[in-house]
Amino acid sequence: MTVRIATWNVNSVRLRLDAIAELVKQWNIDVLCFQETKVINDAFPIKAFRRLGFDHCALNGQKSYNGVAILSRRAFERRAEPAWCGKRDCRHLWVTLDVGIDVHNFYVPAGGDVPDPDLNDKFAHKLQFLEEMTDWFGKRRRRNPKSVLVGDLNIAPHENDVWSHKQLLKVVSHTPVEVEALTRLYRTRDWVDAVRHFVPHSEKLYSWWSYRSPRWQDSDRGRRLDHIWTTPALKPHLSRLEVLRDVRGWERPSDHVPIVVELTLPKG
DNA sequence: ATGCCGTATGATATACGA
Repeated sequence: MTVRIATWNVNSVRLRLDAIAELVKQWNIDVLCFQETKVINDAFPIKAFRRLGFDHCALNGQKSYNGVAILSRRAFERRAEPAWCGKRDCRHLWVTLDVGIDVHNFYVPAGGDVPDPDLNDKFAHKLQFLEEMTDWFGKRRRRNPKSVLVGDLNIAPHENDVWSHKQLLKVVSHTPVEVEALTRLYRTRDWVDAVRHFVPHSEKLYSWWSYRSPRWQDSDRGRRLDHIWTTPALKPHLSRLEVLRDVRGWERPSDHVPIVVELTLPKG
């Protein structure tokens, strides 16, 4: 039995419905995890997803900014997410699938422009968010050994996760202080970077290209901000992974592309 | 180091993304 999970920062779910339908059609997705839905729950286009076969949905949206959603063909139980950093800014959803796997969907704060928490509240928020995640997962090490963490973590941790390691060392998303914070989170459950499990660290790999470069394919100045991590118990079940770079070239694209992971699980 | 753009909103400018 296989389960295909996709993560995608859609940058407005309502504008991206056609692209989402195409993604689902091409890749036969079972579980969709979106970030930056930018819509309140009451206005979420649930019917469009029912037509695509997604009968189960969990929503955590607000007006204009942020917002996450999980749409699934499989049944799940929604779990209560904490109020990260004392805010209700719609950056996390957490469900347990009928196959017994916990799925966490995160939208980590982008962090603004200046990589100094004393000068920039947004950067301070980003670091605090990561620290709270680290504490939270650290305290729940033994909760469910079969867990998946996906989302736009807004950090490209490795040298070949950005187009120029040297030129981005002081740019928010690739600064050492952020990378260290993400590394501490990574160690809480000995997470497995499912993307790098399939694509070696020697190979440049991105999931985001700025809207500001019209010739994004030629300059190829991307960053790998979107991630899929699994607990070690799921590592033997990782059967396929795709970073769907082509989607960046679709009509009216998001600046992020979807990442799809397939897990092949034993019967029963 | 910066600017190129795209999205949403009590909008015709502003906040935000990264």
